[in-house]
Amino acid sequence: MDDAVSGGPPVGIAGVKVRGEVRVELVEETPYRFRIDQHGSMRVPGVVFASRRLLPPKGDGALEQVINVAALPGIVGASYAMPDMHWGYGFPIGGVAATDIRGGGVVSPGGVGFDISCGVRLLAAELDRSDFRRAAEQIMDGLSRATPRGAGRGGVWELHREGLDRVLEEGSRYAVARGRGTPRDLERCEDGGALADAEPGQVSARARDRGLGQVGSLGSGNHFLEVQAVAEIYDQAVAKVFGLSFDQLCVMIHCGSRGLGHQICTDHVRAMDESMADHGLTVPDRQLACTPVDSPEGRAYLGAMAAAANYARANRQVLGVAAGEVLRKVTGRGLDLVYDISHNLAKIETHDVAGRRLSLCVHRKGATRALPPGHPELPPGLREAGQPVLIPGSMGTASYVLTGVPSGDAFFSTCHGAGRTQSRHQAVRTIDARRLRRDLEHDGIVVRGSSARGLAEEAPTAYKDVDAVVAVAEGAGLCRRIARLVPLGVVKG
DNA sequence: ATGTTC
Repeated sequence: MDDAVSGGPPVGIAGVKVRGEVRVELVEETPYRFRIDQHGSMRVPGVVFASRRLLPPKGDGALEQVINVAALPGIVGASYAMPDMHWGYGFPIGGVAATDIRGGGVVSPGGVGFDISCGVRLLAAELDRSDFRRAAEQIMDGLSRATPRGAGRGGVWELHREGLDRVLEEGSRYAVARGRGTPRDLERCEDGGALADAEPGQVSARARDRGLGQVGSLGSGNHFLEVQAVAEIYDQAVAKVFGLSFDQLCVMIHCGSRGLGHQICTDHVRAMDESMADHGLTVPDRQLACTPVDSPEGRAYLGAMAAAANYARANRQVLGVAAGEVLRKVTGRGLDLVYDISHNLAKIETHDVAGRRLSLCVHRKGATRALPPGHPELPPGLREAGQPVLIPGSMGTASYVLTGVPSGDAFFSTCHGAGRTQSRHQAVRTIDARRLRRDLEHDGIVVRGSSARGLAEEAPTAYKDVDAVVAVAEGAGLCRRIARLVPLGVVKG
């Protein structure tokens, strides 16, 4: 066996420093898996799924964050990072960390991220690429009008206080109960469209105020609504179960919990920062503020987080319904839900760790759950095929539908997108938004933007190559490719 | 990501 497969000498990644001087030493276990051996305050090793090319660039800080996360109280297995990893608040984006609840394991809002339950919804039409071409401008104008976006602003679903409470408690189920969608939609949502253990009482008045007028809105940043076509199918049988065929027209929606989730994260980071010492906990970075899952602060955060997750699901539910109405009006055909899945969430899950069956708090931040075929949590219609995993590409590039595999490492998790290589600030400095828009339109992509700055921030050159990210995730044994989709039109947040 | 510095 050669060195690259058997382990071999450490691959030093020049320029990445920990605590000033020590370099991060990565051991290349396979071409797609690197290990950071346990040292210092690490309680478990670090495991980075990547290729040499996809490893974070010099000075990014993400590998340092993998090491910091490995010091979390109660962490088990390893501190994992996905191929689209990059620097984030406390935890790397693309990070997965599981803690043993009975063993004093913690929950950390930084391990979920500010955009709680940010995720992706994919819908498919009985239409193809040529149907879109015949009415592209009309379809995109309609979708643009039907899709509130940008900072602040309103949403498609105007709610009063009581309605917001129901959204926090029931997620997409409440939207469907109010005629926004069908019961079938709920089978095609992760967790049936709602997390069961939401506690709206743990959501602050300020978070509610921010969220009240934003149900059914994209927001900004990397969020989008795209019209896409299925350009490649890797597994016909599974694609058919998911409801996808070659050349089919789809709509993909990428958004989260808006100001409500952001405020919840802010509130609970602050509360945990203040109470961490009372629990006798220390962490290497203040941004890793945490308390035991089994503590008043831990339970309060998880209850509020679940409420934000339900808000995000209802958000995508009503946006999807609004998009379907536009398609039906213009083409006579509506949209059927393929799946809705989050990539910023902590979940209580049972896993075997070193021969013991443990109840874990699994943090996925910029990482997606990917359940394999046969998993009992999958609804009957998807049980044989596996969980649909939705990967949004950067603007103008491909997106993917994947599924979980039985070998799934990292607690059945995989990547979540392309992953940034440039900060928003850097991108704005180097990208000419007007030229970018021309380039996209030259590629046949109809663009309905929100702001020139927003467009520049999301230039594909500021991101990793999503095709490489997905190939590495598959090569690392985390998931399997089912379909590749290409953009035809984009409504940008 | 975010009423992009309560």
